[in-house]
Amino acid sequence: MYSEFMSTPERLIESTRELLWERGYVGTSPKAIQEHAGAGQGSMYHHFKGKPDLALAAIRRTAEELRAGAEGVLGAPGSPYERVEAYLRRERDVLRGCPVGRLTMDPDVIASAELRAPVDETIDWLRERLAGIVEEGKEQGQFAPSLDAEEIAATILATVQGGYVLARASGSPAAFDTAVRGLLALLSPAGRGLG
Amino acid sequence: MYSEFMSTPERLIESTRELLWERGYVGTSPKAIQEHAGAGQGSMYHHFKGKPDLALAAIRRTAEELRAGAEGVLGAPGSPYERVEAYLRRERDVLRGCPVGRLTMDPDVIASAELRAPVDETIDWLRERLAGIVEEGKEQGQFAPSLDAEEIAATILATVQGGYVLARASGSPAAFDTAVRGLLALLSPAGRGLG
DNA sequence: GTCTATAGATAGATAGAC
DNA sequence: GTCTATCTATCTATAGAC
Repeated sequence: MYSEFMSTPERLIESTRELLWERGYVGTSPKAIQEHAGAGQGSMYHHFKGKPDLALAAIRRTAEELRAGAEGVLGAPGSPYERVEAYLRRERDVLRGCPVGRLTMDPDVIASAELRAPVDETIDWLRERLAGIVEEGKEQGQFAPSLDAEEIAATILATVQGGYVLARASGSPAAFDTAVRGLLALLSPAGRGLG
Repeated sequence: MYSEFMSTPERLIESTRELLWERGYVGTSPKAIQEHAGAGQGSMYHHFKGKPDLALAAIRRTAEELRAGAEGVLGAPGSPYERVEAYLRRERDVLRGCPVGRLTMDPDVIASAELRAPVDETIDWLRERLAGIVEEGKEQGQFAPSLDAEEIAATILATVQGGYVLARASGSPAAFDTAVRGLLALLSPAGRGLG
């Protein structure tokens, strides 16, 4: 499943990441992780204290990766609107959902301060990053001055997270794109007669 | 836990509804349902074929209830914008998440055509209901004619579903309200210089 | 309709040999 | 570091007595 040069702890973390994404924390068993990683029972408990410990390592890495990917789009050259648009239209594995956002529906993740922390921090970082861009857009006259940057940032993020829900409900990525187009129309300078 | 006049099947369904909301399908065991309902093992399997059968009954009822509640707000008197606003600002148990939407993150629900159907239908109904209202608003000049009603409806629904994600990530309902306020500002006739 | 008994499988982890 | 053995509890369900 993984390169033979990948260490056992690495394979365990990567396997956990994939299973958490697909089945969530509650739906992911140590046994499933071991089989997916091609590692034995004893091997997993040698490198990690248990399921929560391994999940924490996996969640932290997934959070970091998501953040880096988002920064790659949000930090690229372009006007504020263009960068928000690039983020919204970014290619996504829509039907798999958000690997970080989906964890908020996991009761055991939410119940654990340690497991929830990286989720909270990632969402929060994204919100602030987006708010800064919207603020920039307001200063440049690309977004209406009456808009609250923090609010719009939350709306953008919520549309993405909710878009995954609509897509998974219908079994098609189209619903995600539809929601994104609606938001872009509302945000569009052209839509406000300024384009 | 429930009225002594509630039948055993009723108590089982209600218990399943609550546990599905709180822990999802994967995280809800027959045993937990039985204990919550105050019913025995044999009793549950007498009235229902098994966990999927009981879950289907519970999901169907939750879906119906959500739809009725939404219609109560969306079908009330008022302008299209007012009705959308009432829906968005509606009192919600934000930190518990959407009892229907959260099921889309449940791998076993999505994997089952039967269990997914009521989820899909509910989300779809809501989208069309909202689209009709937005269309009405366009005709009345309350929403810009350039907007696509289906898209805006999807954006509204996605903001709500994503709002739950933001709220649960941060552990506070405030994030939900922030996202909603952002969307209302974008939708607002006043924000477009028409108010 | 409800209860107890039973059952194979999995969950999550520990112990100790190698 | 990895492997096998072992363990307690839970999962999901069936069988059959009452």
